[in-house]
Amino acid sequence: MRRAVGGVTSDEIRRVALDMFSAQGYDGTSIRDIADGVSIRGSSMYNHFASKEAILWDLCSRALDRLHETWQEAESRLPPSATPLERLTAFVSSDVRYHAESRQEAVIINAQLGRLDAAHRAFAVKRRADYEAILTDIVHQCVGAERAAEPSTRMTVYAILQMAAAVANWYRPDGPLDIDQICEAYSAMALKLVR
Amino acid sequence: MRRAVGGVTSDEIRRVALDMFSAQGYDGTSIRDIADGVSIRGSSMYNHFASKEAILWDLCSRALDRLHETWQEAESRLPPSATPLERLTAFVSSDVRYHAESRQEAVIINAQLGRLDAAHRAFAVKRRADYEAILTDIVHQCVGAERAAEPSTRMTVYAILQMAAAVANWYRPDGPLDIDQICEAYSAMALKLVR
DNA sequence: GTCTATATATCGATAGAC
DNA sequence: GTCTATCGATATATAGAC
Repeated sequence: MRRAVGGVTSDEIRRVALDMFSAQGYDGTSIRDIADGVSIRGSSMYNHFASKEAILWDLCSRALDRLHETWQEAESRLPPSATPLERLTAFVSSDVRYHAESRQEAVIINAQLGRLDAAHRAFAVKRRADYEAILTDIVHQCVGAERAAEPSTRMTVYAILQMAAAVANWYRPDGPLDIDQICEAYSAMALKLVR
Repeated sequence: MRRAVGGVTSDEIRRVALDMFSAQGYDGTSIRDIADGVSIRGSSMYNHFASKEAILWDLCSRALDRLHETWQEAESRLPPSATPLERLTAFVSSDVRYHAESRQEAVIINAQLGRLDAAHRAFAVKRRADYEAILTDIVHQCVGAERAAEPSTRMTVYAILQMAAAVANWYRPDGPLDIDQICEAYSAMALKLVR
């Protein structure tokens, strides 16, 4: 980790906090743990972030931004003529790619949103609901208006999101499966689920 | 909550610890929090459990037992002539039922195993792997020897387990969906995934 | 921006009276 | 089995010197 002359950078702190929050959880990580990781004292952390919760919010906020951006970029590469099934494939590929490439971020937004303060948590939950709504819309287009109203369709949306989110829990960059292969497998599974 | 004459029971403590660990996490719950929940002082907790970790281990151990038992009972109701697809349906129904009916237990074994000490954690991870192996075997029978070796088959097993485990995160007993309906929907999805 | 020192609170756990 | 009292460690956060 490079260090700017004159002191630790906020990005270095983000990097270490990401490692520790994703591995040990927010409650299992202390300000001093993070400070040790960037070789400063705990009190010096407050020159970079106002509180421990502010660090978590910084990470969660950026992670949710990146999750949305990942889909927006994938969507922008789709032709306007893309069918609902093609859109579903693109969405699931994008979602799985995010959860594999940014697995530590993903672990945090999967499991640590509950440690945010009330206002931040409400914001994050809303932002995640917006993301869920994108897939819900796509799935509704895939199954048609009649089946869209069925309870099982909502469960299908949950199932797709959750099986893809869990990729962050088992994927390892040095593992036997590469990301393209995983995206393809999960997209194929999602297609089966909407038929 | 009833109280035996002479003092709090270990079952009352288990009940409160289950509520709190599942809602706030292990690190987010103190011994005193649990003690408050059963109206005794923190120090009196040590007449019931040797340590905070012992409470978590008690809950995890029992939860994993119940998860296995739920499947064993379901399996015992299957006729010997049951086909692989019937076995898959029964397994997913059993798994989803456990995650809905015992959602607090399930939340803990989904998210808090990492807070166990090393020996207990190893035991729990092994026990969960054994459970996963049961489904792996069933899925292999469903797809045949050739496809059983493909990486996508392993991902299918992960996907089924994870979409079902996540039921514990959203199911509410007073919600609009009843458990039988959910079991049926998830079984149907699992069948689609192995085709 | 980092440091030492400290405030204040809480943590898991123990000792010993009743 | 529960209590009061307490230990020793650690938590987040602040004050002020450099």
